[in-house]
Amino acid sequence: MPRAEFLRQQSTHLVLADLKAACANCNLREICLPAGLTSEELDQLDTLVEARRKVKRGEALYRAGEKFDAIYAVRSGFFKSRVTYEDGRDQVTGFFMGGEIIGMDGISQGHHNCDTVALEDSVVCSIPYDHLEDLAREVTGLQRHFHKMMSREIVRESGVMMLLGVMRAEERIAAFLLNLSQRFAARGYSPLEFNLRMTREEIGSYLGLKLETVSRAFSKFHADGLIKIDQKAVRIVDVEGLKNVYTHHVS
Amino acid sequence: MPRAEFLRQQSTHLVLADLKAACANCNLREICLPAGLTSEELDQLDTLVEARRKVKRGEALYRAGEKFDAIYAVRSGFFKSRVTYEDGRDQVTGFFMGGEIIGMDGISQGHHNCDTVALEDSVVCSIPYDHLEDLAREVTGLQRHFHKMMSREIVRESGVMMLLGVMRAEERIAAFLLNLSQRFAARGYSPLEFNLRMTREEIGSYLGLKLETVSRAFSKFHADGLIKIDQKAVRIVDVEGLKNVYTHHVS
DNA sequence: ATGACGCATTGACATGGATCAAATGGGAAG
DNA sequence: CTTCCCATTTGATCCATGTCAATGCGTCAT
Repeated sequence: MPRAEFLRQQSTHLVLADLKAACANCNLREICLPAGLTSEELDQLDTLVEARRKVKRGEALYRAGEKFDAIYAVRSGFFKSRVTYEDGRDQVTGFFMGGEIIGMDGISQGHHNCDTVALEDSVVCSIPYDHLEDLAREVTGLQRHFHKMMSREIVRESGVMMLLGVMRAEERIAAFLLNLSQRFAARGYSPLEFNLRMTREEIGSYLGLKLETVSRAFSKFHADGLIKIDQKAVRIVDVEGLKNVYTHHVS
Repeated sequence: MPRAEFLRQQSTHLVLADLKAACANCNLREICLPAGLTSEELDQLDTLVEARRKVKRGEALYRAGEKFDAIYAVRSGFFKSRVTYEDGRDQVTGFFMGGEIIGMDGISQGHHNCDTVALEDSVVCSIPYDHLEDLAREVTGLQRHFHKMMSREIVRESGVMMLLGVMRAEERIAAFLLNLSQRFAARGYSPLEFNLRMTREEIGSYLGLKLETVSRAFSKFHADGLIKIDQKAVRIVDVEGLKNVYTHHVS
């Protein structure tokens, strides 16, 4: 069980008494919106981030159709985004963890076009979009980094298209696990041992698979000695073996 | 056969003697980067668009790994973007026509991470990215619209994820045809009659299907009286019927 | 503790789309 | 015009994953 991770999350919860954000002191500043800013620029950014907002497990940060007026930086916790189709079918389009920016899909039409829901009790920093635009015109570093964040989301999604379009079930799941692993590592958590925050069904929806297929793949990886998995607790045993699942593709 | 469309394309080719772009006179200004700018702002934008560049059919506008320094607006012609994976598998991630912006994926890492190839002889306007950033800081309308273009690309891709993740083969293809139809309509071409610029294999790659499956779906739609299709020439006969293919989904 | 409910696992079977194969047709190059 | 090659169509078969079903496990409320 990832003890260090657990403790770290607790600590971010504890400082919540102060609801005013302070990017300069945030332990996520290296991967979040402030990345690469000078300390003066950081102070200006702090004027921008209006407030933190708690979102309880299962609650929506926003829903499709709601007016867009802010983007959000995940301060702690875990989210999923989900697009629902006219006929009721839906798909998870992304999972988001600390330091990641949510809501940029709303810029194009002025309203959100997906639901974003907390998978555990979470906290986000609200960044009013019109203020962000104003400040980006003054703070070059902020402008540049914001553009990178949007571009990164474009690249992320084209990676998912790759998953969905060309990979087979086990490849998708191996890639998914290694992607989570990397993102945990970038945040100082163990890349080899972590808890899944989402259900098999949500993983399946994200990867275009049924929950049974996800479950079977986990069981197979376990049997093959690539991972250990018990409910939501994952331990990656053989990173290279997991990579080989999708890089040494035979057709 | 779409005669008006053909003539229009010819005319954009003919004015090419003047390689200097002029957004203010461009017939795509309503859907391209200049959309919503005042005429003064438009003049400033013209200082930005450095040159047009011809790309012959089959040539790459840029390739994955190349240094990113400009985004491109499609002036005429048709492009596909393609991501190639380590093991050689690849996927078409998008098709682009007049007025659409290409290359924003490069912002995040400073290099392109897909190939973009012309599917017919094409012309693009080059927009050096550092100049764009500078100008976006001065021209609010440009900043706002550029952000919208990036956001639109994010939304577009999450739509494709939906296609790939939840729709079955025939649904994907119906949605694909209607998407093309809309985009032609927005450019003043006939929404009901157009030529496909890409092969069955490219369509399949984009939709996560094999070319035989694409061909069979076209044949079926033809037999069902939804479309007429002869090689690349498509005529949509029953728009509603085509919509019903994916909205009236039965589990 | 007990029950109930949501999540996960596993098995048996069904099927949509992939794969393999062959024939046809159209467009580009000479 | 002819030739060749590539794109497309269509048929036959296979298989990865979906579907349906039964069971087990963990957690929460009573």
